[in-house]
Amino acid sequence: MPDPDPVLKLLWRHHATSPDVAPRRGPKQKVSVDDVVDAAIDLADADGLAALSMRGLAQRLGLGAMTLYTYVATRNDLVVLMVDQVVGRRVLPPHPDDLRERLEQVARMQYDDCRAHPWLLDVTGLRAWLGPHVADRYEWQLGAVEGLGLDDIEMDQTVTLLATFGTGAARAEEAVRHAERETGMTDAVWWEANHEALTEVMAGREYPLAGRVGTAAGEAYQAASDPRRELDFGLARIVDGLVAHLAERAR
Amino acid sequence: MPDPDPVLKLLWRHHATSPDVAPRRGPKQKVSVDDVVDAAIDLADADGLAALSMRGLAQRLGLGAMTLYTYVATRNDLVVLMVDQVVGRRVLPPHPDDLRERLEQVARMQYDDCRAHPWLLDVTGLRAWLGPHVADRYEWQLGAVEGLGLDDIEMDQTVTLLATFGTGAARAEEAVRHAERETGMTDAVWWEANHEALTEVMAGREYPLAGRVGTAAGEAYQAASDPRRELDFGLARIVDGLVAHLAERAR
DNA sequence: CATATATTCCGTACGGCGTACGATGTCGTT
DNA sequence: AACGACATCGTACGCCGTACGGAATATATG
Repeated sequence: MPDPDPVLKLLWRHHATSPDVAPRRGPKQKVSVDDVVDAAIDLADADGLAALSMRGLAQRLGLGAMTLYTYVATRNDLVVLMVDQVVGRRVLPPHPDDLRERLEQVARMQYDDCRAHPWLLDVTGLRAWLGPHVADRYEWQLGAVEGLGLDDIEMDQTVTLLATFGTGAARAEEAVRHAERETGMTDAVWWEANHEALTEVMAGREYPLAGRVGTAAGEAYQAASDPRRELDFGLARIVDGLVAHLAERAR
Repeated sequence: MPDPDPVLKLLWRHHATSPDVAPRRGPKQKVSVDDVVDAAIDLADADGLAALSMRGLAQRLGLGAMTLYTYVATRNDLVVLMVDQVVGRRVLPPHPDDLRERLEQVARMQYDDCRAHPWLLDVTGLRAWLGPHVADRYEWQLGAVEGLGLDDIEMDQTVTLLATFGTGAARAEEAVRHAERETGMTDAVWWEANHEALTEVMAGREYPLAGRVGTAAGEAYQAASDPRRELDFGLARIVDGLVAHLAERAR
């Protein structure tokens, strides 16, 4: 059996069974792990996860680059800590009485968090996510679908569906923002600049539906898409489907 | 007004209005742009987008590293070409008569493509995606919801909802695969290795719902999650919601 | 108090990355 | 035959994460 993942100790550092009262040898640490993680979150919020470098973070903290590795074993571990810490910043509101509102709130919170910290969208596939705040969040999410007649597995699937959609909607929105930053122009300007070249290069190809729908969307949104309305539309459909499913389960 | 994006010419290179019959001066290119993009897709399929380097790709093609830049302006452009090329590989089947099947097919195709080429999940926020195959795909998707009584905007939103969900489900699946590769252990093994450390570090914290649901899921799946069933469950709910919405629109 | 030991801090260095630049050779055009 | 456009590609620059080892500093032990 493999050894347990050391990052778990760091994730749960504030809930230590042994509060580490025993003073440690050697020099005191100049800053705390929380300081490091908070500063990293600041940098990632400002410039994205890709722009967060160990050297840059160290400089921000007034430390040598390698000193960071006495706080965190690797950059990956740092990101894991960032996720849990940023998830913990949101206070979890009580679940509304109205069923639809309760379900929507799960998705919208995921959406809001990903909008506030877009780098969350770039974090994938790290297993040892099980920090205290991520666990709190999952517990809260399950609370929104408790007592509705679902079995345990369906509760998990329902929550996952809502959270996945909220994340996906945020990703669509951030894709637009990212493109704007990278090209330095808004959707409207990009289309103006590329319309001519596009029609020339697409000569002969016919896209009746895409052309019609794209034009309608462009006029309605002043952009190629409107992720905000996509969130509302999709969430309405999903909640409709979930409510219908709940009604059937309760029958 | 900014200049048009040069990558468009490359994306639509096979539909050139001027087929470039005029022979170009200088040495012939050793390979073709398609060769470069195909090889890049191979490498990304095998080891992920992060492991796709210009040097590695050049070596694979028997070229010097810098030679690639006579085919493609930047690595980013290469990725854009990869997306369109890989999207074009799938033949677009006719839409089934059954409405539910038609909607499901849109989401499942997105899911399948992302599973077959997980690096698609790492490509975000590139605007100049409008290659011929991406356009074909969008046209095809819209065809699945044409003539159902939706206005143009709702057609777009419906298609986006299905595609977003398919992508999100694939992302959940790939997150598991990614974690397995990174840690070198399956979900079950990871939990066995970390269960003891977790319970120790979580001492005092209570997660009644998460504990109950997690245990149920673990026993049912032999893993922390089962993205495949999540796809089926979520898709069923979404299609339910969409069908209800269509019925209302048609009323 | 003196010494040993654990821990922090951090400078240097290595192998990777994307790609800017310029030299060199090869072809079609004149 | 000479020119100019183009492909090829070696070198180099500034980034990145981080392995390693030495110096400084705190506590633990004699």
